[in-house]
Amino acid sequence: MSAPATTRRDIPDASVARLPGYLRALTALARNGIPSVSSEELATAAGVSSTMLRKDLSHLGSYGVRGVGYDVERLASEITSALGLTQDWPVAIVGMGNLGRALAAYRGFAERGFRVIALLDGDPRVVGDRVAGDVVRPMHDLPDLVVDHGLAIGVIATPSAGAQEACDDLVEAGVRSVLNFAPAVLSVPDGVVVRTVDLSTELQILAFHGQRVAAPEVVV
Amino acid sequence: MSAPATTRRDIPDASVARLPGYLRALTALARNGIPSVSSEELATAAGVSSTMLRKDLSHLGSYGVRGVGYDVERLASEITSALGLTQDWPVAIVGMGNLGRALAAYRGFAERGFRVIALLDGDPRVVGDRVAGDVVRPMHDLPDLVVDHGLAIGVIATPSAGAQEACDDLVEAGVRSVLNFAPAVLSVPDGVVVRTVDLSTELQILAFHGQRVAAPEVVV
DNA sequence: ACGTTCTTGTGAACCCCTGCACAAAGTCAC
DNA sequence: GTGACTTTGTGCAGGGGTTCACAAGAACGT
Repeated sequence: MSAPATTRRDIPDASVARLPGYLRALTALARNGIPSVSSEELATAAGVSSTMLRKDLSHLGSYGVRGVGYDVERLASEITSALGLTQDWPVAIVGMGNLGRALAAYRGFAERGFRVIALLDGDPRVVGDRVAGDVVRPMHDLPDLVVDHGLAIGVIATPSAGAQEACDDLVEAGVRSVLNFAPAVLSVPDGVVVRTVDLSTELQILAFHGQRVAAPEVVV
Repeated sequence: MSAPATTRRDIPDASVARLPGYLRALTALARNGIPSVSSEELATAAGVSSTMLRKDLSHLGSYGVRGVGYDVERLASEITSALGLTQDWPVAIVGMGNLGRALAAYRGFAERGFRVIALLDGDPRVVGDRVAGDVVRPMHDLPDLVVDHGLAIGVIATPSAGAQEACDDLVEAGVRSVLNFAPAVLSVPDGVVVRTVDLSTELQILAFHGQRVAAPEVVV
């Protein structure tokens, strides 16, 4: 056996994906001044079963009290720590089209521990524009952003054609996490994590489920 | 046993979620005039393993030729049919904030078989505005949209607080599929399918993976 | 015509995840 | 202090999804 390392290494991916939901529910409870919550209540608020919630939380440790429930503040703090949100994460948004500008103006990021420190675009005609109060910067600013501001997460909001190039620029500058909104498969070296969110894909999945219940005769 | 119904009922959810990716890759191949493709090539283009691709396609039927590969046009057509995209799906976007306006201006939907037929908002001060060439309509227009235009999919781009109400309006009007961008858990009756895409959740998952490899010392 | 080569389709093993059932542990009432 | 009650934490079984290994089938060269 090697070093024990940190204690929270082996959380299943499926659990990790649900933790943000629990954190959101806990934050809402805390805002309403509720000090304690049972697994049943919290599970309902997060849209999962209570068994699954308890199993997920058990991966973090034993922070509940049997017969009572969970301390809201404490549990929120533990999940925050497990997700690595004890400090803000600097984020850069690449691509100032419609979606990029909407993301730049979105205020929800700051509330969840993310700080948009730069807006970039590969098109020289867009560089220098003002978007949501910030000046759009050129792609070659990326290395400095990583070194000087600890930039760690890149959001790709470019058209599909420019996504791989934007991704390469991010990776080369040292960014290790990428959130991709372009409908494209990005290839990255080992150690870089990419999550792709594609609006059309989501709609197509809904279409599949929709056709199963919809009446077959739809007039065009 | 009841009626045999359609033949494509039992496709695993995990497979359905990957079909749009295959379709996207096939469309790109067709645009380049490539008539045939092997499972290995297509899998690489879609970012999955060739075994998984073949297993997924086997749920649709046997449309490949051993020793040769798949006919690009034919396979694209079969997937299009399986997903229920042989005709356009009318979509309505609810909530004309930053994100809603960006979605309204996005042209990618039309290319993938979706037609935005209405933009709506619950705020009377926004109703009547022009967004991307369309006039924003009030929520009580929903029932007519369902009856007259076959509206089937609703996209919720409202703030978190108004999401459940917007969802209730959609469901009451007869919409059976909802794509939710608000960071909220929506409760719907049986038969209604909801998919939630939350940007902050995606970033938080990235943060978790990022902290595992990042150097612990990050200067604030 | 036949063997070689290539690629698909699929049975089977494996692994992860979810749900069930229950023991462990704490609180409250008296 | 004791018993009843509540709720967590978890071993175990069941199911679904992914990967492995290989048989089935089609084209091509000789």
